[in-house]
Amino acid sequence: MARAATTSDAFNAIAEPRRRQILSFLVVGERQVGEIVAAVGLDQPSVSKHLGVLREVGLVHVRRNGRHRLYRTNAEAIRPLHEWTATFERYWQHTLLRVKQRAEAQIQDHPQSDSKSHKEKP
Amino acid sequence: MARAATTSDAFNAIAEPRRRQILSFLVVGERQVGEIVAAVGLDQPSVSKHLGVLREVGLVHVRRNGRHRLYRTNAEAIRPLHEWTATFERYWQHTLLRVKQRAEAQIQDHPQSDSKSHKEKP
DNA sequence: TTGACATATTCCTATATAGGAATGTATTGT
DNA sequence: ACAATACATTCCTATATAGGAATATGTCAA
Repeated sequence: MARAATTSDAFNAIAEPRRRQILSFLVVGERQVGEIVAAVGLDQPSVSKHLGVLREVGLVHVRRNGRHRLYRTNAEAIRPLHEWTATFERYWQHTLLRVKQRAEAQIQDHPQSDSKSHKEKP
Repeated sequence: MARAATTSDAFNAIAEPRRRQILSFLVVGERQVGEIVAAVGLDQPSVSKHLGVLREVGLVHVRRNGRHRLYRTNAEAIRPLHEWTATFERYWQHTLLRVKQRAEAQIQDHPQSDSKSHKEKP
């Protein structure tokens, strides 16, 4: 089996750096394709294809205005990613805590082990 | 150009559902490969390959213990993803606010437009 | 040493791109 | 109607899988 399609879900869609760049660019407000092309420095067909992927997974919304299409990021669609990563939050806090505790234990065991500074409210 | 390597960064690595599953499984504590195999229901070589990808991008840490290898999730490596998605947080809040405001405006403009219920402190 | 066990690596193949080039499709101004 | 503008889509190709099968590597036990 090959890799899952980029359009299979938001996780796959945002794996591509240019698409993340586009999402960041489009989150502040509507932009037409030409502006996106100028912003990301890719040619127009490539940008349109990235927009197609983002559209398919619901990460952007489009609106037509004359010959222009106005795209904007659908932040709601990013929320599940945020929530998945959030489930790890308490664990990286644990990691930091462990590091801190280890450092403090170090100080306890070897109060003035290393020469310079390290004054703790003397 | 083809898609970026799954090992190019955490974003690409977590695009694969089984790898996300493994990360969730390994975040609560160390597990040996056999346990992971049992948990995700893939064959051992496939699991080892996924672990290889996760190792390469620093999403897991390994420790050898006899003939076993004990893996655990490195939550710190997930933090950048969390932070990237967090930059969109205020925008989906805006979206919800807009939806709410629109709903309220609706009620203001058409107090008892639709037949049933919808009583607003009468 | 030999064998059993735990895990990693290699080989293979079907599939899915990302971007470049060329072309198709609406929509507007004259 | 016609040309120009703004996008989207199609065709092409090099590249990178994910998983299955087979094999290699490393470690312990007797």
